[in-house]
Order: sequence, then structure tokens, then C-alpha cells
Amino acid sequence: MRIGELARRAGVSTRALRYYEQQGLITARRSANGYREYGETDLRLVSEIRSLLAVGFTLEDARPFVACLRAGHASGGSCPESVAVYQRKLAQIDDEIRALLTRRAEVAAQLTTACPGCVLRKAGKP
Amino acid sequence: MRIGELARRAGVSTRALRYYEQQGLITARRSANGYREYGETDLRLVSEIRSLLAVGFTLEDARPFVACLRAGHASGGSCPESVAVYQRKLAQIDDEIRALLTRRAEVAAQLTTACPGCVLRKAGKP
DNA sequence: CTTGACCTTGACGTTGATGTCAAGGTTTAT
DNA sequence: ATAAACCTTGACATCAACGTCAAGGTCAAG
Repeated sequence: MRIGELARRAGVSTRALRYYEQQGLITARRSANGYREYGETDLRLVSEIRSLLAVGFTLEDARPFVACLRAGHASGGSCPESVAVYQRKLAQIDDEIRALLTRRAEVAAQLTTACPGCVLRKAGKP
Repeated sequence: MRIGELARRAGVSTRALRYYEQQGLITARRSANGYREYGETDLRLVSEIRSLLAVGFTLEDARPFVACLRAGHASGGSCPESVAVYQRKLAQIDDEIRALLTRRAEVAAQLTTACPGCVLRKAGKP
């Protein structure tokens, strides 16, 4: 399939696909006329990339997952490098959550000072 | 005082001060030689900006706070527009926290699938 | 008079993942 | 033969808050 079809099937833009290729995440055979040719495997690679991006991973983070898939594994996350990225990402998310909770408390405190009774309910506590 | 002294006292770069001016957040009188001249009030404005930036506000968010201070109020947060920004920011932080918690769960679930027993403790639960 | 510490404006670089044009080649259908 | 719908590479634009030069003016001390 050519780039337009892959883009439609994967739900991404052709621009994004060329960018992924430029970043070395995917590759493409070329037809005689220079058009990129993709297979079903590429669709899985792109899908993996998109689902990782969707949960806050960067393209750099996605690299080991793609490599893992290309190495023949059924899941992109079943290689040691991918697991390491998972754990690094979890730690990072936890850091961000902590930072946000701290910031929320600070902002709420300032708001309380400026306008007692203005603060709403706390996140995650309905 | 000139820009260098204000920068030192406020703990910011001169570049930042010029940027704030360019964005219309602060203004400066000019000496005969063209140098910017600041007063103590400006120090308070910049301090307000910095403390807001420190908790995740944008310069755009800081605008009503600065206006509030310039209007003569003791606190930048004691004007209705500032309170509105506070509340908008709190809601936004809550959204981000919720999004992060969701993402954390998703990532943890995927990691569990790929590597049972690899997931560490949950954020905020020691 | 010259060094050095100030100050000025202007403009490009940073970061990530694309969007959007530009300017053109290819293929299919009419 | 020509429009329509593909494809190509290249390169600039976006968002925020500055960092970092560049090229030069100002001013006090030695």
C-alpha cells in the first residue's frame, strides 16, 4: 500500500509518516516511480507508535517498542528496553502528578487567601 | 534602579525583564541615555510574575494579577479577574491530574501485561 | 585614553511533532 | 489531452519563555 492508504488506515497524516521515517522509526520500500510502499507490518508499527504517543510517550520513547516489533515479538512492550521505558515513564508520570498536586495546593492556598470560600473540591475526591 | 539591579533583586535575567515589557506586563521609564529606570513597585510586579510562573501560570495568566497590583491593591490576587484565573487554573490542574492518573493506569496496565510484577508503587501512596 | 561593566535593539536558536505551502512528477479516468 | 488524485522533496510556521549572540552606545575608574 502507498502512503495515503497507510495514513488513512492508521489514522495519521502522511506528513507524520514521513516524519517517522525521517526519525528512523519506520522505513519504506520504493516503487519504480519513487513512491513509498508499505506492508501490513508497517501498519502495526505505526499503530504502536500512535498508541504510545497517545499516552504521553515521545517518538524517542517509542523506538525500542518499534524495534521490538520488528524483531518479531508479538508485542512491542515485551522487550527489556521497552520495559525500561515503561518504568522510566511511570516514574516520570508519578513525578508530574506529585508536582501537580503540590502546585494545586499552592494555588488553592493563594486563592483561599485572596477569596476565602472560592476553592472548589479537590481532584479525585468527589 | 536599572535593569541589571532589578534582575538581580528579582532573581531573573535581564532578557526576561525585556520580554515582560515587550509583552506589556511591565513598563519602564527611560533615563536621558535611554536606559530603563525601575522603581520598587516594578520589583513587586516582577516578583508576582515569577511566583505565578513558578506554579505553572503563563504570562498571559499573570496579566490580571499585575493589573491588580498596579491598580493599587496590596495583593495581585484580590481582584475578580485574578480570582477567575485562579479558578480556571485550579480546574485545569485538576484536569491534568486526572489525565495523568488515567495515563498512569494505562501505562501500568500495559507494563503489567508485558512484565507482570514490574510495576512499582502508585503515586501518592507510599 | 582605555578597560570593563553597564546598557541598547535586533534577531536567530531551543523543543516536538507535526501543519502547511511550494513546485513539481505520476497515474488513472474521462 | 487534461483534470483529478495521487505522490515526491524541501523548507518555513507553530507554541512559550526565554538564551545567546551580534554590534554597538554609555559611563566611571584607573
